[in-house]
Amino acid sequence: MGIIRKTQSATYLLQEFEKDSKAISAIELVKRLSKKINKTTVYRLLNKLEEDGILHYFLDTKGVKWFAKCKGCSKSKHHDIHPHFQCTECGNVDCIEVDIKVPESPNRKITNAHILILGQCNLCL
Amino acid sequence: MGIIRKTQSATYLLQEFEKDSKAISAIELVKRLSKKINKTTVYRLLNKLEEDGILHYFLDTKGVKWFAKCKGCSKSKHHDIHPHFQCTECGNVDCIEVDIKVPESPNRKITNAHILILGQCNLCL
DNA sequence: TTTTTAATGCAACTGGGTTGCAAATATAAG
DNA sequence: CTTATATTTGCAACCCAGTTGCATTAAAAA
Repeated sequence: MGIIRKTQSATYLLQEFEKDSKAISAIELVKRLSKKINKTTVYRLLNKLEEDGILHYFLDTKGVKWFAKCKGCSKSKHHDIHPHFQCTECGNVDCIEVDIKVPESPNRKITNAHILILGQCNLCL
Repeated sequence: MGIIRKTQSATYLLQEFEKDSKAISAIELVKRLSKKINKTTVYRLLNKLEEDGILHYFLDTKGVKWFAKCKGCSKSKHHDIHPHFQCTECGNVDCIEVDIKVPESPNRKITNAHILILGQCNLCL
């Protein structure tokens, strides 16, 4: 489980990400786990897991945080610069396993990119 | 000035975007105009100008709203799907006038994309 | 075990952004 | 120009996702 201790809370939280490999919003996680884990703890765990390279996060169009499991990230560096897709109807979010080409730009050093693609998912079409 | 009335507040607000053509965060605008316009009014004007196709907005890595002038947008449709660049050192944001190719995806209908590119700007390199 | 260290819960807080409503201002009508 | 109508504005109070301080509890080390 990496750097964090294997506490009950951490186990419960990670279980949610085992169920299916979709992204889950912090709000949703707080709700789902409200009987087992305090809201503050959920947020603290999410942040720690992100720092440790277990989860990655991104913001949706409303500035709400979503988390998903990382693939091949380490504590020192996140490699998840893939885009995320959010359905404008149901709100569900998926990771899109595609490398996107970020345009080079003169006089700038580009280090990262956040790409949120919007549209309708297969269920809402 | 489009659909909104040409009130003093709207004039002051739009003046800020005339100065230079960079993006400005809502927070910054509220600060700059605090002696002339109430915070609530600033937010209401920004939202209205966005709806009317005068400004477009996007969120930075912290979920904060930034606004910039539109080019060629109308009330019915925003055409600004260009990426935005934010310097991770000074926080400044620019519009990048490049068309980005969003990957097609089977079983999805893609309608929009939010692309935030991160790195160091020419002043911070 | 006992000691040390990190994680947890609670309550209160932060801050960007919004809402309701009465007062003020802009535009339209006369 | 004056009055009537519609839109904006300011204020205070609110919303809510996320954070912080601190005393308590649970995990790992000794």
